[in-house]
Amino acid sequence: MATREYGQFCGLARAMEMVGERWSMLIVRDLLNGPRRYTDLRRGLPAIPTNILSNRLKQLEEAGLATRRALPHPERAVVYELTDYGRDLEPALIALGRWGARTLTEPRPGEAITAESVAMSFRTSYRPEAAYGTTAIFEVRMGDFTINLQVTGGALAVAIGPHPAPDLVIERLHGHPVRELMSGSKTPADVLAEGSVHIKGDPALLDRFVRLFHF
Amino acid sequence: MATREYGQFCGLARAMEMVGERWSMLIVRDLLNGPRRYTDLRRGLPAIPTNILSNRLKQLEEAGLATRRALPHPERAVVYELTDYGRDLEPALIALGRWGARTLTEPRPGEAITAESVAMSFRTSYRPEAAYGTTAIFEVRMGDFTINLQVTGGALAVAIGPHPAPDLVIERLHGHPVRELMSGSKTPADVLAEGSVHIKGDPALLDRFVRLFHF
DNA sequence: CCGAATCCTGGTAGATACTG
DNA sequence: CAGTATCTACCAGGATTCGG
Repeated sequence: MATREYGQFCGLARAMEMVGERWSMLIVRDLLNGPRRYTDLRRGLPAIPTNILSNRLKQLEEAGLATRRALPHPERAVVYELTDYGRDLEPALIALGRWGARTLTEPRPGEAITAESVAMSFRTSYRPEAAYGTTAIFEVRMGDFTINLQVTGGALAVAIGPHPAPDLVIERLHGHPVRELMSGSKTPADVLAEGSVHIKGDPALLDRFVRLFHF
Repeated sequence: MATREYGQFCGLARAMEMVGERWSMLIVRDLLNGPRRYTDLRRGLPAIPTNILSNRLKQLEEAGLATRRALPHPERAVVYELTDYGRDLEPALIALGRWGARTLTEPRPGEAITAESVAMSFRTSYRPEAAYGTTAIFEVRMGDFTINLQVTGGALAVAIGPHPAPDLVIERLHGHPVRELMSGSKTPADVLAEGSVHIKGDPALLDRFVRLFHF
């Protein structure tokens, strides 16, 4: 199972030997949101063949990026979780995602929008320099899933699911208001006027949201 | 030639579709050092099959990351050069390279150390926060090749080849003093005492070099 | 000699069925 | 639920050949 090598003494080559194979980085991306079961990963990566998923998880474990852990008794389940080493890939994934997002306007036909892909887009579009001194918790409800964003003193924590005490809830009603806000093609006033979002909390926080998450 | 898709509306997925195939990122890494001919790329990537190189260059061109240009008359040659878009990948490659460099202590048997891989290691180990207000030009002679490093007001420019007016020349005589300096396993005093390097210029600049380039 | 194209082989990915 | 098995199709590796 020795992954194919590049024959170069180079950090980039080493990185590509470990996570350069097809699907590996997307698996890491999904695990960035916390421990996941095999089936969770399948759901988040609808196009991955199951043998490849299984194979990649094995490789990630061997390379020390992830651990496999059986949950205690009642939950007959196995969870995969990033190690600290695996989590350290985050900046690289963000940099790659930011570069790739440049050609990301409309989904291509058949393309899935998963909770994990949206979580990733928050990570890549986050601008720490706009967050100075800000503390705010956003809960973004996208219909099929909800994501919460905790901005605390320049740092961002993204998690999938609702938050018990958000400062602002942004709920998508129709269309793609969140994407439009983040790309700048519509303003907060636009989306509120057209009724594509419903917010709960101080409306001024929606302006802050746009400044914080912007491509 | 549509590269295989991931079926996800995600910047990271898009990035991997464009440069995720085997060898692509290493080709971009090499092109980061300026225009290169097909044969130059082959030399820098000794293990790449020629059809793959040719194929990848075509893909990079189609994706808008690189251009192919025939040199004017006497130089019967074709050069490949990154576009601005391709060059924008640099931060992502650096982040990946920095992550991969963690497991990079000794070259594995048969692994090549190329000018481009060393240039990359300078990019990844560069610490802008240690460069504040610094202006210095280093020329590092490694035997088979020479690399020059221009630090100007926090920014780093790496190029392959000598520099007409370096502030400090670091010449490797034997062993791996540069790697040892950058990893911290030896100090400037150590390598000067053992005679594994010869320097030309203010010795204090060697301390500065170590602070600037450090893993 | 440079810059590939071609051909063949073997390995990896994709799709789907199946199992402890 | 968490994978394994199997088959096919495609892509990479390696050597050789070809045209400018």
